[in-house]
Amino acid sequence: MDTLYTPQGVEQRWQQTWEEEGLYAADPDAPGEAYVVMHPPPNISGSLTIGHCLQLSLEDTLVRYHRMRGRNTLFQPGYDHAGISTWASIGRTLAKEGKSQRDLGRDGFDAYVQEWLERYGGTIMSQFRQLGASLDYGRTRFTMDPDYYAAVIRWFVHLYERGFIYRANRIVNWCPKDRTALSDLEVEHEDEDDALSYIRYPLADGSGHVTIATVRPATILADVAVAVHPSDERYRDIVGKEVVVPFVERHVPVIADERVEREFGTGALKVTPGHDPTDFEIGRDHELSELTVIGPDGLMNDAAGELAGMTQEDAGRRVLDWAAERGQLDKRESYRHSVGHCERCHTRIEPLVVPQWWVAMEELAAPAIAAVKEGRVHFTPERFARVYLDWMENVRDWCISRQIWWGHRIPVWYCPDGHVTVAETEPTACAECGSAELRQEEDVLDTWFSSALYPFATLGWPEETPELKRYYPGHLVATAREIIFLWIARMIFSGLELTGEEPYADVLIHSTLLNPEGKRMSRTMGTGIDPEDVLEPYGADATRYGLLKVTSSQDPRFSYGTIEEGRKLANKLWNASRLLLMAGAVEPEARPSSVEERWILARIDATRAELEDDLARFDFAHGVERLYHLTFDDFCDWYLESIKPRLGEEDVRATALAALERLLKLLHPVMPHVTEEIWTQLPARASRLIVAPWPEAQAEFAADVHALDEAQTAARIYRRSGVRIKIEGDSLRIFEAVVRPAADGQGDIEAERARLQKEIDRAERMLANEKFVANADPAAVEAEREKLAQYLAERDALG
RNA sequence: GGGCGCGUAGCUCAGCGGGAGAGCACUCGCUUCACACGCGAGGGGUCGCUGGUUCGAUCCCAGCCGCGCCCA
Repeated sequence: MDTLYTPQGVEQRWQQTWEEEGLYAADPDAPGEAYVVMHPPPNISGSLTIGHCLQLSLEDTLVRYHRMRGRNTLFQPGYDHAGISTWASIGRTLAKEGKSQRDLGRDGFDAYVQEWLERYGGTIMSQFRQLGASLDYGRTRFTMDPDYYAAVIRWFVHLYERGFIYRANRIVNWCPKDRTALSDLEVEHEDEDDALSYIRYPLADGSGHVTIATVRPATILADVAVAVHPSDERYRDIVGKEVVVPFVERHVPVIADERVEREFGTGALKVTPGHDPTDFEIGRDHELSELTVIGPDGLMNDAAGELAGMTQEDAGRRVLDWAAERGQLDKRESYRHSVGHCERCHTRIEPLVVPQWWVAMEELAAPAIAAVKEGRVHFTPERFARVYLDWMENVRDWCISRQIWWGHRIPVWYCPDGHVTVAETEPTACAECGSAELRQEEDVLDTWFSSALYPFATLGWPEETPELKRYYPGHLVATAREIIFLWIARMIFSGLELTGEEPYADVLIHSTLLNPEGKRMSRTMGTGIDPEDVLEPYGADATRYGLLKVTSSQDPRFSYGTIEEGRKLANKLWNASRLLLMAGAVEPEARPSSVEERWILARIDATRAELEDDLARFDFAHGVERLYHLTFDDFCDWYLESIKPRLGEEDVRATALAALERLLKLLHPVMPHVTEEIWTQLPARASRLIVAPWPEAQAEFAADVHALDEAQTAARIYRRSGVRIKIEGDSLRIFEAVVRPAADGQGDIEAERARLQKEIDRAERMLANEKFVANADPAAVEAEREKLAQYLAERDALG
């Protein structure tokens, strides 16, 4: 064994061995209560991010822990086709060749995607292996696999037949670049500087005018009303009158509606149902027409008359010029407001009225709300349950159709008469009129419509497979905050609707890593940390340790410091093992004959119990900190140092190796490679550590947890001051083994006495405070008395 | 506009009602036969600010300042 542990090579060897020996594989026929973690499927064309590493580290720690505890584990890997994201990526690639997706035609695009995925797809799974994630790689699923595809279509038909899916012409978030509708959640809002123009709309009866404020003058062409708040005194008199829309000179009514914000602009709102979500709602309630002057390309359409084909900016300028010439432009002022952008390509969102497919959410949401409220699904940290509930309780209908060619094509066919046939397999005739002339809906489904089925579609649903019976419902899903609505919420209501069961009991929302400067990591902005730059030099074990160490904060900064700590822990463990193995081979067996041997067994067992508790609460940060101190302080600094003089004894070595075995087991879920590597070198290995049983409780040494207190106190005082306090028996023997005291041992008694006196004074002061003794928790008072007694005893021992 | 989180040692972070902690960095001493990616010791903090509650506040409450995120 080398004096320096080098993860390079070792880790890769174990990753191969574990997988080849089938130790990652879930077997539905094997015994043991199931433990199932569905790893969120990354984009098929994606690559590993440090965020993935964090998520995998905590998932894999739990999976390995439960595997050792005898659970029949399934850690499910898979890919998501990531509709718009992949569509946009391919668009960028094609653009370099001067082409677009539409140029290829639907079949040509399919072929291109296949080729493209073969080139770029799949790299991420090998990166997962590099981190030591014990996913059952043989079960890798893709949301576009034929079985999965069938499940998605079944889900659509199910919802349609139950009346939850409808097609409607409503206002949607439209990306003019990708030429598709988006759900509300795929829109990112950002503040932008704009100009707010105040424009007069003359009253048709010539009795004056009303001024409105708008940031989008081009949409004036589509105005169908002016609205004011019903209790706004300023405009009470004009409600019911007509105004003349500038430029188009159309007469439209002034209406009253409570949705008008009185504080915004002049308090009078131009109503453009065709191009604004709020106006759309108002328009529907007042039965206004939904005039559209902007097309799917974001340019002015034919209805814009002489402005057709112009950009909105140019058209807006023309409208403003028109108003200015006639003295109807009161003023323009700069205005900063929130503007929606396409999450994937960052184009400004265009609210458009176009026919789309929708899922009615209210009824589906109800059981999903109850599941969380009644605790069948539990969020960690708990505050995220409220975030989930707030959204679910105010959920709006879900736009699920996308005008792209990458995804699950909607299983709807139209006949020439416009009848709709919905079927799982391609129908031969129209269900209504029998026409054989059928044309399938062009649109595909929202990616999240399919990933919502992930916890059971990966297991073969709707077939009653052994996997589905054995591994559904699962146990845990770990994900980032921003995925709560997109994926978690949708998995829960989909699971409840289709299987009647919650897909898992625990939702773990993990921290979001910032870069070392405290900024959000973004690959496009180059502010990210490349996992390769961590994994390569430090190894997977250290990386896992370092990332887990920082999971208790909401937004921790990535720091090489914690990774370094992990590397040191691996190296320490390695060298501790060297010491014992070089001392001579003997079969590990706990045969403690001295106090420090019982002490370390007790310490390890106490840590085992605390660690189990940490993992039950998903408190990884404290778990790994505990393991660090157990290894460095308890095992190496105290225990190994104290038994060094007796390493020639076979019993001492057997006990030490038994203690090491237990230590390796506790560390394995966090640092699987180095622990397995050491485990293999211990004498008499029958099986791999990855499947070794988790240590049982070892209560017989519990009383020895504090057995070293006296020796430790004496050593600390000696190291600090050079003063040897009086100790005897085991404490003296341990003391001498650990500190190798100098001959005199006189040291600076006065300094030590002064230090103790300060503590004594403080304790006495507190106990002299009558209010403290009277009001404080009796246990706190008693604790203070005990501390005082301890200090007094130490002072006396100084002699 | 609504909601959430965070401001503790030079850095990264624990602690969250009774003596301010860890790792790294820094200083000093150790080529002690497992490990110098080590061992031992040490310096370093008005615990963002201002009030309040309490015998006692880094911890609870209110307000403010500063960072960040989510939703609309």
